[in-house]
Amino acid sequence: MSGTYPAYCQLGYNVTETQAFSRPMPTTVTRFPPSPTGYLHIGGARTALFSWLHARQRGGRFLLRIEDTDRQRSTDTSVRAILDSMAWLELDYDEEPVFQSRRMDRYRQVIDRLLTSGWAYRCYCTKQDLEHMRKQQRARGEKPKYNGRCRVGQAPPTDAASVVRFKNPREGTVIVDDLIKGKIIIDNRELDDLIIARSDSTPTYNLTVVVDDMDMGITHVIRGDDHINNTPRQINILKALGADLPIYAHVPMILGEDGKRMSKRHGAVSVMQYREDGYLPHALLNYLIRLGWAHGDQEKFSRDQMLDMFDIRQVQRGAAVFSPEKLQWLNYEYIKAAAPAELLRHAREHFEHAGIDIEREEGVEGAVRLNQDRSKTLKELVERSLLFFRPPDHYDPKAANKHFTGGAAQILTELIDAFRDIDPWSAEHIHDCLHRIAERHGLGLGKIAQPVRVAVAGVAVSPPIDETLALLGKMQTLDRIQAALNFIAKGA
RNA sequence: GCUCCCUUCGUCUAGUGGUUAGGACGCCGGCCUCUCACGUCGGUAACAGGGGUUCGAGUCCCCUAGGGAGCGCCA
Repeated sequence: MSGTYPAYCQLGYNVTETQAFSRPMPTTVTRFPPSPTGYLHIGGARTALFSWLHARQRGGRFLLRIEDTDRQRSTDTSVRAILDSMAWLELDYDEEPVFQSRRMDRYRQVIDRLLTSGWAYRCYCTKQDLEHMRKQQRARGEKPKYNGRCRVGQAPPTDAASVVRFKNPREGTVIVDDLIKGKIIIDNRELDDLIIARSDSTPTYNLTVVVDDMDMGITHVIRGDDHINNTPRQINILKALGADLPIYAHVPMILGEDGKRMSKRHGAVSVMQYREDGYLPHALLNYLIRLGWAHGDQEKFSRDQMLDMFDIRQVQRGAAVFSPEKLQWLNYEYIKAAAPAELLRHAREHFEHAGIDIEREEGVEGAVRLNQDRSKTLKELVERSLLFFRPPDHYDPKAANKHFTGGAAQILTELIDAFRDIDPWSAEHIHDCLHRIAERHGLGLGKIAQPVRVAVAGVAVSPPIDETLALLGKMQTLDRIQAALNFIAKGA
């Protein structure tokens, strides 16, 4: 056992001892293996969702593996971000996450086994040798590959550094019957002897993946199709190890609007960014499942429906372009349909961010109810609700110009008197009162409602004026109208 | 360059040999209306191209073009 683990292993995630995985079972086992070099992005979230769904819908297990063999680039904040993102999306996994950095001994053991069984060999070629080799091959229009110079064991140069290469079969083909792409046939001659252990004896990606998938008893490997090229190599190693082959499903990538692979420059790509921007986790999940998969004309899926209807074999073979607009539409749909109390649970952090303590403020749920069908994000919901908790600190110049002019002052003055007599203070009574005054002046309701709206909200936008005032309360309403009157008088 | 993957409205997709090629997002327009929204009605727009097979092809086969990924002592 190696004694030094990266800091994040001590973060409290209770990493289990290596090789404590429960073994062969007829059940489905899938996994999600992010490498903690950044945040969980939406592409990763989608493959995680597909894997989760595939396991859960057949009563199987879904495991998480942190691929942190690159100690240079792996960070514990990334691990935390990934785990937090998974939790936010409610993609729960069985067993504690497996950290590859803790399994080095196991990888070395497998490499030794491959070496002694003749499936691997030491290669003494230097990086310069390889670079030269590749340059020449490229010049000849060939695919750069290791030429197998050290494959036939010659006397090793004394204490020269060496790597370990897997002895890939030189003939025959590897057939992958992919659940999404269909049958893929690769000629072994296209493959070369890949490095499985670096000169510092640490294992490389293709080796660790194979060992872990084998040890974890993974039955279905669901991953991005950028891994298709790795698959035949991994299968060959698996075979050399005598392991059962998993079933593969390579899901297409998510592209940005320019058709290029999704990246930071396409705007928000991290799951946490969507959380901060006011998206509901289920809305994101719903968007993601529909990206590359469909069930007839249905657009909205509950969790149970996802579990019930999703079929990995039906996912589209081609890449899909991410559409922020459609995501936002879905988010809006879910915000609109949510029960106010439930919505509040998700909006809490956004209210708090705006300095509003939803425990202490009254009327938060009422504000949510009035604004939920006009907010595309939780952030917008909070912004629109703010007026109920704070008087306007200024009047929008455009709105004031338009609605505080003409007879506005006169009307507002009348309104104060009329409102004083309203009892009980209800939307219905306010509504009637506004109509009476409008009629008295022979004006449309707009001429009355807008000045009031600007007076209480500071802007020309709010939920229906009667309900807005009702929720705001009589005192606040009168105070704010009076303040507006003072403002108008001062300006005149 | 080589290997692999992919190709229906701008975008996400339905389609499984016979359809006016459907839905959704977006966009445009009408209605509704106290603002913003909602809602509602309608509109816009696609089978990459070319050959076959077939009575009949978006659906099957081949080729071309275009796009993507990989070709590391990264994962």
